[in-house]
Amino acid sequence: MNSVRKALLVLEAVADHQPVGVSELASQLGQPKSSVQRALETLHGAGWIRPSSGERTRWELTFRASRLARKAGSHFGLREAVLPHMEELRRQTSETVHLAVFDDSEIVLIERLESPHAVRHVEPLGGRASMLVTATGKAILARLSTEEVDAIHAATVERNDPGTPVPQRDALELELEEVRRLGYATTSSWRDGVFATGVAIIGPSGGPIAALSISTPETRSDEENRRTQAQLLLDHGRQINERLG
Amino acid sequence: MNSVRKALLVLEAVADHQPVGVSELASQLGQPKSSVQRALETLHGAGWIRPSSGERTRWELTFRASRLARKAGSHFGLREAVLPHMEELRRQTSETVHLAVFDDSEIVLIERLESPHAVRHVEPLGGRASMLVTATGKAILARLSTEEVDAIHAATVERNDPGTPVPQRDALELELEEVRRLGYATTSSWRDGVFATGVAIIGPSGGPIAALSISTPETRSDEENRRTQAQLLLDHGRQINERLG
DNA sequence: ATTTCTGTTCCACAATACGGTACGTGATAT
DNA sequence: ATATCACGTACCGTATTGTGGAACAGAAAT
Repeated sequence: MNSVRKALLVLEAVADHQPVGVSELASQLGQPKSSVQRALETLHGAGWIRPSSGERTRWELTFRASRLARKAGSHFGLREAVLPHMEELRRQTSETVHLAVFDDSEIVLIERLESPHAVRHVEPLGGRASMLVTATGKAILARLSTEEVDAIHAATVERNDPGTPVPQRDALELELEEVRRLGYATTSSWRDGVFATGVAIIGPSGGPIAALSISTPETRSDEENRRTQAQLLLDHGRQINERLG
Repeated sequence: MNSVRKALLVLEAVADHQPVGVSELASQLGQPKSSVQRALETLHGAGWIRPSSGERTRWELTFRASRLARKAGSHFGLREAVLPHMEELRRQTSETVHLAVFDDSEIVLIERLESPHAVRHVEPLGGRASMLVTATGKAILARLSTEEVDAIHAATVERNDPGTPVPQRDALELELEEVRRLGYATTSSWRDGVFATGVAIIGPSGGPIAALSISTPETRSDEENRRTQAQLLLDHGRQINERLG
């Protein structure tokens, strides 16, 4: 089903460049205009994109996709199992709490409860980030086999995102050993001025599927803070894992 | 492109029933097993679904769709334009502030800032709701033409969601006239014990594209509260509309 | 006025999606 | 132990349908 593959590529291209026209998409994808045009019409007919209200026919996403996004990974009952603990964590720490899932060598942020403080760290929901430098990512990596970590490290190197530092494989391994020893991961190198602590969440099959983190501006973060936050995460993580397993 | 249409239907069906097998999908969609099977393989190859880790092959969504979700409707710079005002509104009211967009006769909740209070109203992000009973929905409806309201009313009746009351068309019209007069909409019938006030956000093309609301538990809500909240929403709404227009 | 972009339409060809049928395999029932 | 069922998968001949080059009209830029 080559047409499906193409249509999905067009869909993603629309998402990345909306509002966008046929020709730009065609050159972007290296596809004939006719093919792209046909894909656009089909996607429109299916209700996934709509013509923008501008002059020239520009295309943009409908919210059809957002329905899917919400269901992704929902069959574990992950959100439902984790949200109460996130609420509790925010209450106990007054800092921003994040829930990120593991997907295809990256992590995706799917839920967030914000710190009530004026100065706080907020990442966009649905955003993707490297696993090698984030607290959530490292917490998950520490639970994977050497081969899996190798693959993710290689994929990250290959992706070559600008602005995302990539640690050497051996340096990463040392970090991961520390994470395994402690049971949680920390980061201060992901976002400037933000210190984060994360623990992995283990799915029914025994592998890590997500991670929970607390992000604190370094101006508010001290040794005592960090210790209590790590302990709270370990406690809640254990409770969540018991419930899911 | 019939195959694309089918594949997208399969994708949505997987989302609704994951983890799910070929046969169930086939009977659900009224399609031959072979076709569904082919669609599944294609979707897998494109990275949108993955086989679940069981004996029988069950399919589930990857987080590929989450990339799209973040971009849906984002090209106005809507979130960026509105978020500062949401922050300010929460600071001023200490109640939960919601941002919902108008999509295909329903509203979709895309951003939320929570009340710091222990008792608070929280709707799931990405969730959809009827336009006829929510404060956000009515605020938007009041800006649409009679024909558009007719169409949305009809679509809502047809959808026939259990648990969602549908007002009569003429009663709705009376309500909308009141909303037009005041400039904002209110609701206490959407969620039990929650009073909400909403204003519409007008896009560059002049039509309503979203709405902002404040939700207050009725135990905390009094006449004075409601007046100040409505006034704050009107002020911020006007500022946002100026910036977008 | 001319050029160079758009987005859209047309068409002959062959690729490929189609869906009925059949096979292997576990689970359940007899 | 045997029979039956439901499931996921593989096969295959047919014709449906996606394909992409080329040509078109209109708008914007030169």
